[in-house]
Amino acid sequence: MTDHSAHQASPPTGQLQCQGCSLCTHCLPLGLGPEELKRFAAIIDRPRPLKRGELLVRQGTPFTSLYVVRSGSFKQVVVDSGYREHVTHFLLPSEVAGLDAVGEAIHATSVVALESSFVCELPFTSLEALSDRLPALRGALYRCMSQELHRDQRLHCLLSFATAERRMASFLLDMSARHAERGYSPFGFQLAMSRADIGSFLGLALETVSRLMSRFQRRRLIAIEGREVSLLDLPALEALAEQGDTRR
Amino acid sequence: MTDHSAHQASPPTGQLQCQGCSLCTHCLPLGLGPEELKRFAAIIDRPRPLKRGELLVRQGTPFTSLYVVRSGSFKQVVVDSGYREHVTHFLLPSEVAGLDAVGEAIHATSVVALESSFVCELPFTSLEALSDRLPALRGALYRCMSQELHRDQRLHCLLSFATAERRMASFLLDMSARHAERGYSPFGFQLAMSRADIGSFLGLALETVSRLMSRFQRRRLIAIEGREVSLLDLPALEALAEQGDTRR
DNA sequence: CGGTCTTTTGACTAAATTCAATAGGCGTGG
DNA sequence: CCACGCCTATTGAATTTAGTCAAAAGACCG
Repeated sequence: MTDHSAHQASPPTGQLQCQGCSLCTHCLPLGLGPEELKRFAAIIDRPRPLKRGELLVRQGTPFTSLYVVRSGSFKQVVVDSGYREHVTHFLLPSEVAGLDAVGEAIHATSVVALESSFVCELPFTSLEALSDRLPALRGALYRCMSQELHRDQRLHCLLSFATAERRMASFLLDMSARHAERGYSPFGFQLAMSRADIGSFLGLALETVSRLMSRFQRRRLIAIEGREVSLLDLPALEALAEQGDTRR
Repeated sequence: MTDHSAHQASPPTGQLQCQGCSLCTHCLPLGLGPEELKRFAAIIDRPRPLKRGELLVRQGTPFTSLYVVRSGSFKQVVVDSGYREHVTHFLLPSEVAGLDAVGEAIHATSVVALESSFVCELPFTSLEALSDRLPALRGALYRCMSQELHRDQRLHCLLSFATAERRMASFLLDMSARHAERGYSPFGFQLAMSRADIGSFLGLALETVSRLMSRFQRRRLIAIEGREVSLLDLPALEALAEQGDTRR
């Protein structure tokens, strides 16, 4: 999906260079100076490649580190009290996994690779120690957490109010925007997750997801080939996501 | 709803005493020693009473402070891109408003009093400065933020998966549990918000909320008198919230 | 090449929304 | 104190959306 060189040969342990990383302008250490960035890079350890389906974080295990997605993608899942699995987020490169466990002892979610992926591990104690001396880093951490709260709020609005069509359109636009932010094309990308995952995330049956994709394709809003999506008519999708067929 | 003495006569400015506050064991400064608590209390300023409908925080205004609910209750609302209002949370005493703006310049939500209420204002710069010297306070702040992330995740599961009946049962049980945590009865409380607010929060039409309340009452699960609710059969409600009528 | 998992599509069903009309509460002002 | 009006809540009937069940087609892996 992204920087394929990254997960074919791992960089030497403890020597991940943030400067060389294409994500540097969107990643957690956003806003650090070059010297600060070097100190930040120094705490990254055990760079980890993961294969499709592998767990980066297991719900219920102790919290020790945050993980930044360097390449590939992940889903964040919660197993609820009835032992059903719910997808609560999808993570793209430069996004941070584990924030919901900061300040807690235990991870409340699992994080699963959707494809061959690569993460930078940030041991939280080191991160804390470093951010004592780098206020910008602390600020970045706060920003990440509150951004996640915002995202959850937008999602709440979507799930509690929008029709299936609006949810789907919003989802596609959100993915598009996030790809664009990271320097990829907003018009075409891989959806590494299954229809069932999308359905779980959006609160729809997987059949509904499939039907909507087909409907959008018939209307020439998108083109689909398996998990590869092209957005053909962004304005129309935006119209769907905003006004589209208002309920309530 | 809670400590009525508190919002009839305001305590003297700058002299809110956390020690005297009944919420002390659930509030943000949880885990501070007596000496630390005193230093914490010293940064609380401009204690503010609010009347029903008054805005504590207005979406789009600059972030300066966190607010702890001391008495009364609030709703957190987002106005989305289509200018529709969505209730994203309800705040009870000892809960913190403004966390989604930490690390941001601007509030992304409004917070509105549901009844006569009282808040402790924590100017964020003071809080930050103090938490540099009190690691326990920083930890408490992290904990608050990640707890909010957890809550959002549970909500995501509820909204994306549960039937109207399960949502309603879960909502009532959540309110009950939160009242209980704060030393009030889990079996009876005021719902200070309107049916429309509950509907907006749960992603249901207000008519559906009303119908479900009636249905629950007919089944002797609850008793309603206006906005006063009694939970008559907690186990049955829990069964509804957990298994109740499984979809998907 | 066979088997399994994922996706698509159709027909039917059920749940929740919408529209509409009524009833209940609350505060204001006569 | 009662009457009026406004806002909130309740209840019913019809509609619509999305879910469930089922079957077939396609993709992927060994």
